[in-house]
Amino acid sequence: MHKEHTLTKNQQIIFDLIDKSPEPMKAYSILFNVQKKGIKAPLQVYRALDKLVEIGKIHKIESRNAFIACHNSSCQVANATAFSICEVCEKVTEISSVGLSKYLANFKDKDGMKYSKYNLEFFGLCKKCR
Amino acid sequence: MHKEHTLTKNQQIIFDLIDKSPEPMKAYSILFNVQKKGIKAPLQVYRALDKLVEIGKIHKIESRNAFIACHNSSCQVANATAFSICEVCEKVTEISSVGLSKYLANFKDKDGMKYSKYNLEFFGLCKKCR
DNA sequence: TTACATAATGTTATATTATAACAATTTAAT
DNA sequence: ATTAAATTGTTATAATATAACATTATGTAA
Ligand SMILES: [Zn+2]
Ligand SMILES: [Zn+2]
Ligand SMILES: [Zn+2]
Ligand SMILES: [Zn+2]
Repeated sequence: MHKEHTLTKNQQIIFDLIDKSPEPMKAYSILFNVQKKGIKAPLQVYRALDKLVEIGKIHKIESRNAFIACHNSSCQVANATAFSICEVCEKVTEISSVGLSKYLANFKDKDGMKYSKYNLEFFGLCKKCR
Repeated sequence: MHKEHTLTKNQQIIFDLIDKSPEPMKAYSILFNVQKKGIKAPLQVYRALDKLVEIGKIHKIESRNAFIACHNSSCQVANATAFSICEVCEKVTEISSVGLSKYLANFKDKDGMKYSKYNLEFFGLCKKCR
């Protein structure tokens, strides 16, 4: 139920880098890492990032201005994201909880407004750092 | 249960501005608006913003890099924030739902990890824009 | 009230994150 | 082949945020 997008050259290079990274990557760190592959300018990075976010292959961690690959089976839920963030080591994990996503998808505010999209970031200490 | 912080001069100036604003304010817009009051440098603004966020008088809307005053009775819940954001007119509202905050405060991930803090941003269309 | 610690301020410079504008090229559908 | 849409390349610049250091104000304890 989920169109396959063939990534372009720049998109593929940048996705591969993020996907291999154990931690979220920042745009200029990405840029530095792909310069040897011919991607020379910030805009080339940001354009690829925008597209990858749009199709759900990666997510932006808003509180960190950083990007991680989706590990939720190429996110059918690019519009419903939840992360846990360790405030000590900065480890970020994508949360996939059926309960949570159902609860949030159905959440209505006082005016009965429903939302088409959400992003949730939890903060705390990871196992290691506890 | 909630210490009163006496705001300093810069903090008060900047809080008042944000508090009066009908929409989230960005740091450099704040700077522009308080220059006539003697606050001349970005750092003066960011320092006040940091403190105001810390004590829960304002919140940062991460996806917008903007700040709004807390309307949740000077937020006992600075560590548990939820907002609705209209993707057309950019209106932002702080959500205060007992059900939601209870659900999220008690949420545990697969590893049984509980979190000390969260930020949730919902996106959709506000009443006007629907 | 003096001494000390802590917090806030002022200032300059700089780092980091992100987009504007425009030309050229590639891709995919008629 | 024609055309529209998407992607790329490139330079310049805008927007967001912090480093470093000197100074002043505020609170607390002897
Ligand atoms: Zn995902
Ligand atoms: Zn950790
Ligand atoms: Zn609040
Ligand atoms: Zn609206």
